[in-house]
Amino acid sequence: MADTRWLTESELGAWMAYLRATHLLERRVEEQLKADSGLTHAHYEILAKLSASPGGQLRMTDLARKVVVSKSGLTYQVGQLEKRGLVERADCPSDERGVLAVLTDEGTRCLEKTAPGHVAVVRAFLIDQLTPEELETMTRIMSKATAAMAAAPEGAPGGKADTARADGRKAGGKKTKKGRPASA
Amino acid sequence: MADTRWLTESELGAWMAYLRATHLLERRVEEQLKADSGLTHAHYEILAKLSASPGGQLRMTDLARKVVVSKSGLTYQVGQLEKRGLVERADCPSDERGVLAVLTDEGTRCLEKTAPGHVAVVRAFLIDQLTPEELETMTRIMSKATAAMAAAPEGAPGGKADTARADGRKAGGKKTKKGRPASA
DNA sequence: TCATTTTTGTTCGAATTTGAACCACACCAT
DNA sequence: ATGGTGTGGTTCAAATTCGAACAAAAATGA
Repeated sequence: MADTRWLTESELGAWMAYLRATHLLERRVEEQLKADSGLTHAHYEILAKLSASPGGQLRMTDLARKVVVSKSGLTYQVGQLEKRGLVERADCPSDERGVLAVLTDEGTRCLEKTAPGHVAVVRAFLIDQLTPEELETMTRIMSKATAAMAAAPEGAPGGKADTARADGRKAGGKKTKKGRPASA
Repeated sequence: MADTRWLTESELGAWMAYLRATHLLERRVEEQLKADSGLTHAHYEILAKLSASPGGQLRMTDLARKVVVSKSGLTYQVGQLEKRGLVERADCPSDERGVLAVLTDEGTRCLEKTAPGHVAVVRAFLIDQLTPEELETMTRIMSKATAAMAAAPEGAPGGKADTARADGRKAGGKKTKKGRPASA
């Protein structure tokens, strides 16, 4: 029960700004894609990852990891994309149980047709709003966060016992975890 | 049909890093909240916004805007929170049709009990990873994006696929928009 | 070689989310 | 007031998402 290190004014502000912006941006991206080509952002990300891979193909698990989605979620989405003819499933030659998601020609065309509008939104609301330094800093920030999460065993830490952590906390004696109810 | 301004190497890198980090972070936050107190991130955000509001209450529409969620989505979530006794609905005194979502005492207790773990995750994976400058820059970046979106009439701009129907037809004329199929 | 443990994908059920369709009430200009 | 328009919330159907449970096919190792 280490007593909580609440977020400072500016840290809270950063987190709030982050939350708001990411939600709004996701909404915009989704809106544009849906209206412009009937795709969801999830669809787009899948097509994009496939397109960026050699042979336009990737195994389900790898793809799932790349787009950061659950296995079942990917199974569902690939199924949808398959119905639309944008992706096809193929047996994995090296692994009997494996399944390859393969970008079809139509999938490529769809992506090429959709990309301009998508990029326009990403630019308009994010990229073009930043200075070169800010862009660089954002990359650094997001990379750090990703690295931190990649290092953490995704199933235990966080809330309870503050077992192994790298931050030098004030290991105080008082269990005064109170101090600010409304946090984020 | 201006021919698309694709993302440069670093811009694409920034966007990819952003996407990956936000997805992973959302996953972590969701995981921690669920495991630690059975709440979803959506739940938490609602409770937090209410808690931060005078009287612990907010009208449905205002709350929906604050947490950036659809009206129907909020109706559903508040319904869930009401079942758990964390929130209550009350008639809005000033507007007959209005509905107030009010944080209950139990809701407050739940938030206080949950906040530490949540904050720990936000810190561990994002806040504590950044230098003071980076934190400041992140706030600036997210604020700019939010501002840009607030200014845009959320229904038209961005990119509109130049008249192409989703049907077969590969549209003969070669458009100059080519240059890079795989974008994001 | 054979049993044990992992890894891969899919299936299933439950929980969410969104937009469209709808009432009830508020606002505004006539 | 009074008809027209705009808001605030909810309801509804459809689409997604996730985690747990499974079946098959590797990978391990004794």
